[in-house]
Amino acid sequence: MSDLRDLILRKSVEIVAENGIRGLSFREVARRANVSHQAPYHYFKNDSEILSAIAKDGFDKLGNAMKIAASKHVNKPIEALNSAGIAYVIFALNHLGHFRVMFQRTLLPEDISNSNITEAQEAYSVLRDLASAVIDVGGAKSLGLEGLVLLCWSTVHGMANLISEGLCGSNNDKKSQVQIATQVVEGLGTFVKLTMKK
Amino acid sequence: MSDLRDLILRKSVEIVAENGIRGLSFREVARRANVSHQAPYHYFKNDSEILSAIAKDGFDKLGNAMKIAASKHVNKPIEALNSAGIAYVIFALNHLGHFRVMFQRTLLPEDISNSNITEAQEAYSVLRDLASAVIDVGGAKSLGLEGLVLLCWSTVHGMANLISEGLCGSNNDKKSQVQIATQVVEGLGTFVKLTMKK
DNA sequence: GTAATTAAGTAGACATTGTCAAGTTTTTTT
DNA sequence: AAAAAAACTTGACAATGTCTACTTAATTAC
Repeated sequence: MSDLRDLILRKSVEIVAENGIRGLSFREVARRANVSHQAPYHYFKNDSEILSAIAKDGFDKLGNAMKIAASKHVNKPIEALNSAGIAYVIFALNHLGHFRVMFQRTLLPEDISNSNITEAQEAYSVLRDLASAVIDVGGAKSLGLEGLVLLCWSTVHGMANLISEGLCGSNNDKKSQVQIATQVVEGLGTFVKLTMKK
Repeated sequence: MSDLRDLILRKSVEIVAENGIRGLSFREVARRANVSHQAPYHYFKNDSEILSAIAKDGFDKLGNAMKIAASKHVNKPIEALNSAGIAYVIFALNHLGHFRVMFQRTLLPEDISNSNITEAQEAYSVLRDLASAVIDVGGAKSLGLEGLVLLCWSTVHGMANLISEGLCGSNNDKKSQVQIATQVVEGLGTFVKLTMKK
């Protein structure tokens, strides 16, 4: 809607990507947006409302990215799931500011951490539906749907964290980061395929 | 060493576990430790030195926990790796304050984020050695050592994050959290075993 | 088309924070 | 017992989050 509201969100995300969550300050955001230190209050009640707006936006972007990635593999549930997983990691690398905010309970107001944020549930649904399709073709039955969802989510979420924070492997070079993530995701997909061989 | 230094670290961890990283304030720590607002400066140059001390301590605890867990399964590489993975998740649940600090590049000074912190490398070695043993008995060869390490690390790290932040499944009840984590880890172990069947 | 109302923003103030400089008390060393 | 160092306290300052009050621009009503 509003221009300034958007600008404030963008600048906030920028700061978080640069300096982490602790580096975010209301006044610095205002400064970068070239407005008075009080202007943001017209759009956000306090700083945690900025953070939850960022989270919402992030889940929206993430859900869409996964959906688009998966849609390129119709009738190939495992490939679709793989592709969504890789999109998850790429999302974190390209939107570090969002990603750092989205999964921290204490940053967000009750209603969002209780998953009452529709964008988060939407993104979760994308993942669950993809996993469900894999189960349907006979993959990873022993884990059950809940188990498979958690396994896949954890794997890509963990990689997204570790890689985006530069804690594993080749720092800096985004191309090689995506490459190793792809390798791992496809490796996991291969494992799932093994469970289908009779 | 010092009593107060330890107390400050404990109180800091306590605050982070309660209110997240953004809730941590130097002065609140001093208040909880019943000392003046400047006392902490005698042991820590600034707040990010507190954070890196917490991280060091955390990696130390984590490495030990994994080592102990794995040591209960001699000559069973997959079981040992599983056990270490479950210990990883349990560590996060029991030491949320540490865990929230350990993996955020921007919180820590250069030298620690560049992995020059020996405790972190030590913990990493534990994991890598366990994965290496699995490769040695013929598991997950297609992934390679680097791939298997990243897969295992990511999975348990992701689960630790998601579960400890209450973002998936059964909140609150620690017993059921550990149970689902165990199920997923063992499921992954089963997949690895499949790669060994000829 | 002008008056009234609301939206969008600024300015100033206050308690709280991180951190610097300087003082005091306690402990250790000699 | 004197000197030195360690362990802490007090006070100050700029920066932050947020409250209240003001101004200006845009909408709406008549």
